[in-house]
Amino acid sequence: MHSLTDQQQAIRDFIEREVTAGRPCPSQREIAGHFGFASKTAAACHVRALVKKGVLAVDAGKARSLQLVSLARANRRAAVEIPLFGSIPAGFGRDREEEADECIPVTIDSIGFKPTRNTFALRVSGDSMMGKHILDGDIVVLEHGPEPRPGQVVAALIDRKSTLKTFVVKNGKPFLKAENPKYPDLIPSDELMIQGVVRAVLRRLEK
Amino acid sequence: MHSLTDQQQAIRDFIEREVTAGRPCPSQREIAGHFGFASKTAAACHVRALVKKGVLAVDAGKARSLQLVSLARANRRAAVEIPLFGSIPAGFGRDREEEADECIPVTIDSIGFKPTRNTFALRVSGDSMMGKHILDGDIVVLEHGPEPRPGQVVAALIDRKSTLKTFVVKNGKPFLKAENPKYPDLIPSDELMIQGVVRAVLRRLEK
DNA sequence: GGTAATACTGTCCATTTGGACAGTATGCAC
DNA sequence: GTGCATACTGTCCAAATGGACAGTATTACC
Repeated sequence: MHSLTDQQQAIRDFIEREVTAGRPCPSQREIAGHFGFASKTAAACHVRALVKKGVLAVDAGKARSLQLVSLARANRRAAVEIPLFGSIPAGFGRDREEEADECIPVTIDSIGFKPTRNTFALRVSGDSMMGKHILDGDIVVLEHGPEPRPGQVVAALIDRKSTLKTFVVKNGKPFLKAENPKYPDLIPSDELMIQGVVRAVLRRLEK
Repeated sequence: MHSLTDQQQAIRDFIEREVTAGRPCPSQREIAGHFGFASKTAAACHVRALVKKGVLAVDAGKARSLQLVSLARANRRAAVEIPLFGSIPAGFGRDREEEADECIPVTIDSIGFKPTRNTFALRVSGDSMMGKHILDGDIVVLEHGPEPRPGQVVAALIDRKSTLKTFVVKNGKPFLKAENPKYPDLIPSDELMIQGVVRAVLRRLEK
């Protein structure tokens, strides 16, 4: 693979900036204008070189049809928005997303699985799960629906507030083990509504 | 906000499919062609309605300049690929990305800051940082360059292997505090190459 | 010295494209 | 009935656009 010249790299970067910013793909004349070329042929020539080197694709004859090859790959790993709740609401209707405080975009690769409609995120407050190395301020990504397996961390609804608990089985019976001293240590799991199973943890550290 | 008609929704979806697939934004005539309209004015009319309803933006006069408003928001949160190393190499040259084991796409929101060229990820092995609630298998996102502040977790190069340590200041002198019993507790920080400061933690839990 | 790639200027042209306008038909609210 | 949004067909046009071609200069490589 040939490497790009500085000028070619600059033009590639310009196209990437425009496209990733959500603006329409620049035309040859717009590229020339941005770089101060008097002739648009200069831009066309560079575009041709970028196509030849495989970093750019063009639909011949189509206006604004430049497609960055590396970006096309990134698109396949597109971010999916999942709703982030401060606390989980009781119902799980279709209006779920609108009830969310906000949405966080995650990529499939970063959480290790493809989010579904039953995927949501929860902002952790308090040190209730420090024993499981989940800290105050962390964001946990959960999946609603699947039966938890022993040892997994789940979100349960207590007093209209969701709390993280560890799912355990004792004497063949399922319990929720509270890691928070404010709640009893073991709660029969069928007395509580389990909202979801924790599938990923996201921690942002201070700058 | 007016809701979209079925036809308008279909046209919006078509534009979204094309754009997210990495293909150039469809022209009015291409939209008409896809839906079997004999006249491209039909497409233009729908586009105008979508703009009026606020779901679509157009740069007047520019070819293929349709921009989905919801997508523009997602684009600002676009995924950025950051290199993920099993172990950090000694140098930080331009070939950094090629030396990486793989890349993980992350979104700005999910790690809380915009990744730069000095951002990289590291797969944690061992329980050396369990005291800091960073576990075996976690992925830490680091930034190379900035001076660490006391209490922050840094990656340091020891025996050509990078290890996570806590940056502390004792008696006015900077030290790296090892949370791993295999290494001495305090190491003068200037004896080691600090590769980066941990800025985010990513944990994928088993299914 | 010759060849090729890069890096432009400048011009001409066919095609693509968006915009405007005229017209038809349907359904819905008032 | 009137007005309005929707949902089209069909036509004309000016501007935007990509493509091809002619030409110049520089640099690197053989």
